[in-house]
Amino acid sequence: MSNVNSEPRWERRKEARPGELLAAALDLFAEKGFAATRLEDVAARAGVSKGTLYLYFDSKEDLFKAVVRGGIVRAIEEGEAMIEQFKGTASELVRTIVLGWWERIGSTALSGIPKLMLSEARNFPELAQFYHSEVIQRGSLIFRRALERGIQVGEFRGVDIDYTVEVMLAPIIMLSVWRHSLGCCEPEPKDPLRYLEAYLDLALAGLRNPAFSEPSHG
Amino acid sequence: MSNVNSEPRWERRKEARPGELLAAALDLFAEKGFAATRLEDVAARAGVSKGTLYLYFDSKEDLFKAVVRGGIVRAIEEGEAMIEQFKGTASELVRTIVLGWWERIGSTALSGIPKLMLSEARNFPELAQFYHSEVIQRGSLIFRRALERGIQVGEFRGVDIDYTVEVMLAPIIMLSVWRHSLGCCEPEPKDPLRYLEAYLDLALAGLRNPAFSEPSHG
Amino acid sequence: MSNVNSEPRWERRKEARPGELLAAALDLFAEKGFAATRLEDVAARAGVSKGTLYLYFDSKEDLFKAVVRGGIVRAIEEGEAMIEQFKGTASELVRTIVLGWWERIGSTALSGIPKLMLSEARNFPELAQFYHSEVIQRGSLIFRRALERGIQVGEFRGVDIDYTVEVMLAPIIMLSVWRHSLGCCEPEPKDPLRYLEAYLDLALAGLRNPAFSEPSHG
Amino acid sequence: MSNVNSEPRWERRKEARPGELLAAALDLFAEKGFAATRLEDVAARAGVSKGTLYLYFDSKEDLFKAVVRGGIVRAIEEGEAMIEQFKGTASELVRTIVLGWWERIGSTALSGIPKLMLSEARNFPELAQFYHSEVIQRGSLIFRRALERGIQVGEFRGVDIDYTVEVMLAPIIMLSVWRHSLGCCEPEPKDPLRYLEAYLDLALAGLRNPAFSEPSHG
DNA sequence: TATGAATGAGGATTCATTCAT
DNA sequence: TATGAATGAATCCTCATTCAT
Repeated sequence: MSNVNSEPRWERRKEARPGELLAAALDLFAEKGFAATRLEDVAARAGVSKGTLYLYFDSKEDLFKAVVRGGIVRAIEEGEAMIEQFKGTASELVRTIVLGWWERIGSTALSGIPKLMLSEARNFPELAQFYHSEVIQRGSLIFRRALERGIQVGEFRGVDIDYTVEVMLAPIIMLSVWRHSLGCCEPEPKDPLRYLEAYLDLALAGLRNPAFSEPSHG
Repeated sequence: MSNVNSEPRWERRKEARPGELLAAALDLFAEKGFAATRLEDVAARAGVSKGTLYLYFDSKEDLFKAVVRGGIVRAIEEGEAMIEQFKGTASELVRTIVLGWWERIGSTALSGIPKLMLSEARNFPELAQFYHSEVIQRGSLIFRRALERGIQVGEFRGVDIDYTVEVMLAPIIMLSVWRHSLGCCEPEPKDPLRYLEAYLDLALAGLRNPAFSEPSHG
Repeated sequence: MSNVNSEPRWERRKEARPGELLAAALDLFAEKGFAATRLEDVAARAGVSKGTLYLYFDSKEDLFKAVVRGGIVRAIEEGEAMIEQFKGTASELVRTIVLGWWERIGSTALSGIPKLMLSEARNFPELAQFYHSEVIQRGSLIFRRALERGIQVGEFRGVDIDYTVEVMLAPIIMLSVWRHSLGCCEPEPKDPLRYLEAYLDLALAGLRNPAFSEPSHG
Repeated sequence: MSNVNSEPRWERRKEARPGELLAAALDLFAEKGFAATRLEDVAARAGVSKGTLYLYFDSKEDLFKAVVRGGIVRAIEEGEAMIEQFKGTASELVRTIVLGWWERIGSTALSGIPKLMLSEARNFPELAQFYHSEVIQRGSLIFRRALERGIQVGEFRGVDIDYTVEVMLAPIIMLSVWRHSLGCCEPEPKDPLRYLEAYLDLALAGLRNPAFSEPSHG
């Protein structure tokens, strides 16, 4: 009643709002899926009211698309840049890609996006198209380059590159998805880094060319 | 009840109803997710009316659970039985498991269930619990047995079994999920068998113990 | 509590519903306009729930269009038929048209439609187009025929037919509109038939050809 | 604050604001109706922001009432004054009233108000009351005086004055309303002056007393 | 059993109004 | 004064569920 210095009923944060809303939306979309997410909950999680959401996004679908589009592409671009200038063996490159992915995406909130896309691809075909060409294919290409390099220098066996790339992407995508899905109901959650080590161990052993004698480093 | 000359066609239909409804529901749930699927569409696809659905299932959620529970467990049991009596190398066992899975699940409508569970796990925690213990863990166990056998006889390297099992499951699960997700918007869909070959090639090469001399067959 | 023979919670009246809904909607749209009318109120007035409305009409706009389209056109057609076979003087024809209009439309709920269209024309341009061509123009034509006939036989003066028709329509349309508009807040409402008599008296006197000697009736 | 040489342009604008807002509001209310008009659009059309509107008007309803009240009453008063001092025949008076109305109201933006009131009367009963007594009745009175004068001097027939006044107002009101309503979807819009001429021709012919010999002008 | 008309709670969206700047 | 970001009540519309037939 007598709160002379009461905090204002709301603040003006035009710049920060979209990001806050996107983060809240990503969390909830990843958890519940598109249809089961209530915009009121998104707004509440971002600390604003329902109506505010519509100052920044035209519709629920628009928000959803912004969530998927935002962030992921830039992460891919950074990955592409990194690989471009990498010096070292192909095996090291694969390891660098995988662990870099974990650091930039897998361990962050962005890891919700793959789950989201897998779940909703068929409800948003054109968004799926976008995601496929801008994320999946570019991600595959990063792997493919590493494999090609390894095969070329004799470090890796000759494998069916097109499909081996897909196979190798799977455990990584699954790690993301899992964290936002069944992983939540495991009694003892898996250790992501140990999972990635097991993955690298298996995959690199599977790729290694037995006839290849490793050059001395350095 | 006591109709000796009952019309078999009608009887059979009556018996078949739940199955038809489950099949229709699986298709739609897998495509759209739980929340975005309309029971009216499920009923229509099964060729019955909305009300009929409620003669067999108490609610949408009940139907959903029945979809997930039905079929998958039996498939797992068959897998368990098969492996129990398998004679042959561990590598052959792995290959048999994977291709058997493809034949029984991966290539059938049942493959929609993994996508469904990944998407909806957090909306149905207790169902996820069930799925995790009855499907995932039992599926893992099948793989784990094969790995253990291979390591024991020296055919496979010593690897981090707990996590290698998870890693090896990932490409298989992804293959299912993919077909019901982003795979739909690929210009040229992947060939599943070639994918599985690439997977087996990579994984078995990765597991092989270099010091192991293969015994002569037969 | 103990209503064994309680009336059922709802009735099944597939045939009657659309008409009841249209009548309720016409009343409310005519009173409040399109935007200010709540579909819940329409449903309540028709004795059904909100959702039922959507079993018969796709949207509020669809309902609105059905209201305008329904009934009015048939009334026009009846008017056209009547005039076709009319025997008598042009003055009598005009009187017949006007009083017939009053009986069939002006004094019924259909009289709400002109008010509705005048109010909402610019919000529903294509509906206005329809109304203009199917109602206004056909209504004008009925009047025009009567005028032409009167002029031809020398009963009426030569007047600017195109515009005189419009002028003569105005008091009739206004009578409809008035009843659903400002007429509601008059202390002593006007007597419609006396209004129509004053109108016919003025208009027919204004049309009469002074040089015309009326033929003896009968 | 203490700018002695204050910019007069700003000062004038401040004074003009309410008028600009009223003009913008009239346009939009007349086009869309009260409920379908967005205050944001009104503000935008007046070149100010939404909040500014509330510096001048308490609410949407307040703005609406100001729109209706403003302007119309003054126009009526001018009409009353004009007629008071009119010299000439009753027919000339009628013609003067009608053409004067066209000039002052019918051809201006004020013509939107009748449409507005007809459309919204039942949503704003007290405003309708006001409009009825301050505009309609005073407008009727002007006509009534002219009719009475004409009848008194024998220029017009004896007619049912109460209702003939209403009938004669109708085409004039309709002309206003039409321009803001169905007139917008006519392929070739009507010529208002020709309409008024046809109206005067018909009405004055209808009023003329056949037994009256017109006095020589001048 | 089977139907599908009817229900009504729930959620997306709009917009008059407020208020921090 | 003027702004426009923020609010939240109001309303359209959907769809799981019920129930008269």
